[in-house]
Parts: sequence; structure tokens; C-alpha cells
Amino acid sequence: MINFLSKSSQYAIQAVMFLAVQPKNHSVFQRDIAKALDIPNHFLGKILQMLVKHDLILSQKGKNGGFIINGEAGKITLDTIVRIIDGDSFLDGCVVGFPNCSNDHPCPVHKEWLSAKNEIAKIFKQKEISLFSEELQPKLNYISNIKKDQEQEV
Amino acid sequence: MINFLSKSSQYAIQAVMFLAVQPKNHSVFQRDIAKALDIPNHFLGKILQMLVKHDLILSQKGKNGGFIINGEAGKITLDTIVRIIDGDSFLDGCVVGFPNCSNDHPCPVHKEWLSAKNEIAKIFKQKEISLFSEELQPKLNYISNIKKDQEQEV
DNA sequence: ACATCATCGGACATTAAGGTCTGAATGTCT
DNA sequence: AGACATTCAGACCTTAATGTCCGATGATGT
Repeated sequence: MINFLSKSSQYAIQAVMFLAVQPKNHSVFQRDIAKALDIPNHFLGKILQMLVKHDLILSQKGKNGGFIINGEAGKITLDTIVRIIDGDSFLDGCVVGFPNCSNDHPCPVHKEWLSAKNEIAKIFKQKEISLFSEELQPKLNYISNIKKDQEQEV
Repeated sequence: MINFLSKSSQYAIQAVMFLAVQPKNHSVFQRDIAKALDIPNHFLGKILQMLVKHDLILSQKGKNGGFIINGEAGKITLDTIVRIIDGDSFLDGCVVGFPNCSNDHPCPVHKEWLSAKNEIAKIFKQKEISLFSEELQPKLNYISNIKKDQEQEV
């Protein structure tokens, strides 16, 4: 299976979704996020730091510390997260890797791939985290259930 | 930039396109394909071997040897090539990497991503190599021009 | 002030993809 | 038959992403 997004981006998105689902003003420890989502703890650490630096989430050191979503959780889009982690050019480039493929000088699949990329870009830009909860509560439950499943196993 | 396809798949597709564009019964040496498409020579070697094993292209050893497309060039789809190189599950899996995401148990972006994947799958399955030449001759020229550009530089 | 706890930050280890090299196998030409 | 040219096949190296470790930093409660 080919990863469209890097693991780092995937983990970042998962973490933000998880934090967005928490009760108001409820911060979570890194290790608890890692356990709930089955992400390597220290690897998650660096990803959370990046999200903090870009003000998507807030961190608090020491006792009763942890991470919490910054402001309006719903305003964060997947696009924002991926650009922070994987950079702005995550949707650029030729699918089949021709070096000088461009709109002026299109490779054989250029037009078709452009259309697919636009649909992907739409998903990433339009969908704010909050929309998922408004549209489909069951989907939001998916994420909180991950934690519950984990606890039941222990 | 994130690679949707692996380099190996990209190189394989490029090589097949290149061979499909050659004059009838005209075989090409590995090193000439590599030079024309700017692909590492020996790396291309293994990819060509895989394509030979799966009967997409034919090989001939010795003097006047080389590689040539097998049968109806136009009948080869991108899907066929990618499955040979990257495996059958190249479009499976959750975009954001949730471990147990499925149709029955969808993650927050499951439905949207499914739709995007379907469009991508359509591109890869429907589009035979021949269609590109029928639809858009300039696009086919793109590939032959790569070789010409190379020759001019030397 | 002090002990404690969790994030922060850099160094280091592991893994998988990508790429290189060399010799064997096999074909063609004279 | 012999020389030669090319693919075939495996071992090996390199690089970037992923994952681990540990000490420094800063906040909190007593």
C-alpha cells in the first residue's frame, strides 16, 4: 500500500481530531494520546511540538499539563495540518514523475491527474474538523471509541 | 512533495510509455531508455525485468537485443503496471492512517476519500496507453521529445 | 524553596526505498 | 567455434523517513 500522506501527517491529523473531541478545557498528556491512537510516544512528541509552534494546539508543562486544542477546534482543516507537517507542495508534481511536466507541457496523464488532485484538495481544504461532528456524529464517535476500546482491553 | 506512486512505479510507467511510442518492431536498449528518461540505468534494469516477467514487454539478449512492447501496446493500463510494481493494495488503506478504519467502521474522512480513490482508480484502469495517442497526439510527442531534447544537449 | 511531573529539543538508531556494482547467462555476428 | 554485446540476478551501498532515548527546561502543588 502506498502512503499518500506521510506517517507524520497522519499522526498529526489523528492527534488533532482526538484533541478536538475532548470535553471543553480538558487537556491530555502526550502519552495518553499516543496510547489511545497507537502512535509511538516520542515520535508523537515531535509532531505535537510542531503543532504547538504553529498555534494549532496549546501545551502546558508540569503537573496537570498536556495538550489542548487552540481556540475554535472546528476551524482547523486537514490542509492546514498537512502543510505544517509535509510542506506546501504536498499536492504538486507529476503523478508518473516526468521531470518537466507542467500545464504548458503536459505529460500523457496530466489533465486527468489534475482533476483528481482538485478533488483531493477540496477534501483537504473544505472539510474543517467541526464539519465531521455536525454532519456525522457516528464518525466523531469513532475517535473517542478508540480510547474506550483501548481501556477495555486493559 | 509526497509521492502518490513509488519511484519504481513511475519509472515503469514512463518506460512502458516510451516503448509504446517506438516505431513498430523497434527494440531499445536498457541504457538508451535510461538515458532518454533520465532514470538510473541499473535501477531501471530490475524494473524492466519485472515487466518482462509479467509479459508486458519482451526482452532480447545479445547484439541487437533490447526491450520491446509485447503485443497490443495500447491494451496496457496504468493500473496493470502499478499493480505489478507496487502490489495490488496500492489504493487500499485509510488516508489518515487509522488502523481499523473500514466501510463498516468509517473514520471521519472515509467517505470523502473513497470518492477520491474511485476517481483515481478510474484514471488508472480506464486509460489504456493507446488512448493517449488517440486523444492527444501532442501528449504522446511529449515522450518522444524527451529523447530528442536529450540528444540536442549532447 | 523544593520535589515532581510533563513538555521541549537534540542526538542517535532502525528500517525501507532508492540506487550502484559486478559477474553470470544467453543471445548474435563473423 | 569464438568474440562480443546485452539482459539477468544477486549482493551491496546510500539516503530519507520513521522511531527511540535521555537530559534540559519550565510549570505546579505542597
